[in-house]
Amino acid sequence: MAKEITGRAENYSQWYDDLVVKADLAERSAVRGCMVIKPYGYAIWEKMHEVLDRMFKETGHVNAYFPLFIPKSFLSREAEHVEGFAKECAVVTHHRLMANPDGPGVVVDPSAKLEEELVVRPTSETIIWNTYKNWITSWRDLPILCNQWANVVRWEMRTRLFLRTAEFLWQEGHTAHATKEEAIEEATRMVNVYADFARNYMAMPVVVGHKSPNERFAGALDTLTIEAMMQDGKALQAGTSHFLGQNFAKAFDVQFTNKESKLEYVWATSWGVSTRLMGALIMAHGDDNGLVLPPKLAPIQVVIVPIIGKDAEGNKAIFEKMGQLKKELEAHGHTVKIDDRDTLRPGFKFAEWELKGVPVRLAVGARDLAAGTVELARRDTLEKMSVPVEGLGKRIEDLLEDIQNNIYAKALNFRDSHITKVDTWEEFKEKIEEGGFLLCHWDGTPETEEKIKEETKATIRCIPIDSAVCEEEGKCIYSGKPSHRRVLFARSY
RNA sequence: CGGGAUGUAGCGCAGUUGGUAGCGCACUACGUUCGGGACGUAGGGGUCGGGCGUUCGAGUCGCCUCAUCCCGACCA
Repeated sequence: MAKEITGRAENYSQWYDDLVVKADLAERSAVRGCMVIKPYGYAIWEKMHEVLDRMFKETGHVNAYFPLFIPKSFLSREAEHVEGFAKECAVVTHHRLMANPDGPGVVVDPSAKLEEELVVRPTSETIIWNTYKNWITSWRDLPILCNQWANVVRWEMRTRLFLRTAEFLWQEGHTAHATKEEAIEEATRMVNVYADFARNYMAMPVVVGHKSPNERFAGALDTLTIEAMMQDGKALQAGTSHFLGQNFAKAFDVQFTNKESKLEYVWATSWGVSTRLMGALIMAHGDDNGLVLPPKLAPIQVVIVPIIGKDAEGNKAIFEKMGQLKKELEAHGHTVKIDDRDTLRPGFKFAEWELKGVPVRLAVGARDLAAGTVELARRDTLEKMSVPVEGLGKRIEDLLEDIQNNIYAKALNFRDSHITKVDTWEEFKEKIEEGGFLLCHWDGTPETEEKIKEETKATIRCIPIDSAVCEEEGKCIYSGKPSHRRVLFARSY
């Protein structure tokens, strides 16, 4: 069959690309660098969206929506910001087309040139802070805790489905605060929300930490990140939260009168996760048979496959039994699908649902009806067993929880066994080739970080904050200068 | 923007010294099957990326062009 995917060990990169397409998650579109997210892939994104949205609201945020287009001049208001994004911006110069006077087709109407060119948002800080200026005059207007779910465009040279596309979906939180402390607290809170989501829903361990100045968001004073390890040992930045200081408030002149009746610039944060999380999910858990979805994010948690035969009465009974099982499982709150496609044989369906990562599969045939059992298979371990129909609801409830925990434990074990403390440059160069994270001392200078990147393609993924084990005296792996903490190095996506 | 490659059926590919377009999968119909990716029979589907040229004749040769992919620099 054409559905088979390349093995991970053979070619990890090809395995990923095959999996995304064959599991029906997404495909390349006719538009350069842009993907079509297919219904099954989008269903997973919707689950992520649903959970994250709830978590944002639980932490006091509300949703709003800001324009897709940003006047070009807005972007240049914050110096570092424009420098960081200028090269990736798609620009709108005209506002309409006309019939081609010299032949077929349409051309840009030259008379419809825009007074000021528009940029398709690569991120929305500028348009939002331009707007916040009108919303904020007093300390009573603060804080503003807005989030938006949106698409953004960054004209990347090279793209990968979900990991780096020209257009992607994300959420971006933009908050405004009266004090520095409050803004820092917010940025920290949100990176922890991301870490919580990654661990408890995606079943994906992450390291929380600060970005080094080189890797910081353009315009931020501090960038907090969650870094995950993929199965090839490379790092993936899965979410970021920025403390923006007063940079954008100053760029857009957003001041408020504080409780002491003094004018002060507003303190800002922004934070986001994107459809890149889909890539993370795939690469954190997938195996050579396909996707492995954590039950909490699986659009279909249980699939039921009929094993039919020649006996029409018997087949009817099989479908009746499946209907009963579906009802019972749904009563336990699970999403269940009966695969009733009649032209496909069971083996094909088994392989296909494995490819799509459905956590639990049941098969029901004549033998089961006679014995009062079903065949139960779990996706994470590929174990198969015959179990009694009696008490199936409870059994599956427990099983889904077990699968959720098991794939987290597996990913955690993989990650931890691929984190190495390294103290010499020779060892660093050797270990970085093997993949994985290296915990090393660094002298804290951008120059050293840059040199290490040039020589090994490794970057500082973060300066961990959730791990006290990093705080110790030592010497920089590269320069030998003193350091009082280890930082996390890796090659990354 | 540098370096490399590829454009032929929905997808993956073959196509010899230039001679009128083919294979596998998928698709449609019917039948037999169904506890780990079924099989038989019969079908449908193409301005060979586009343009210009060479030639009696171009998928094949030449020039131009467009697009895509891979490797670099950039990145959620």
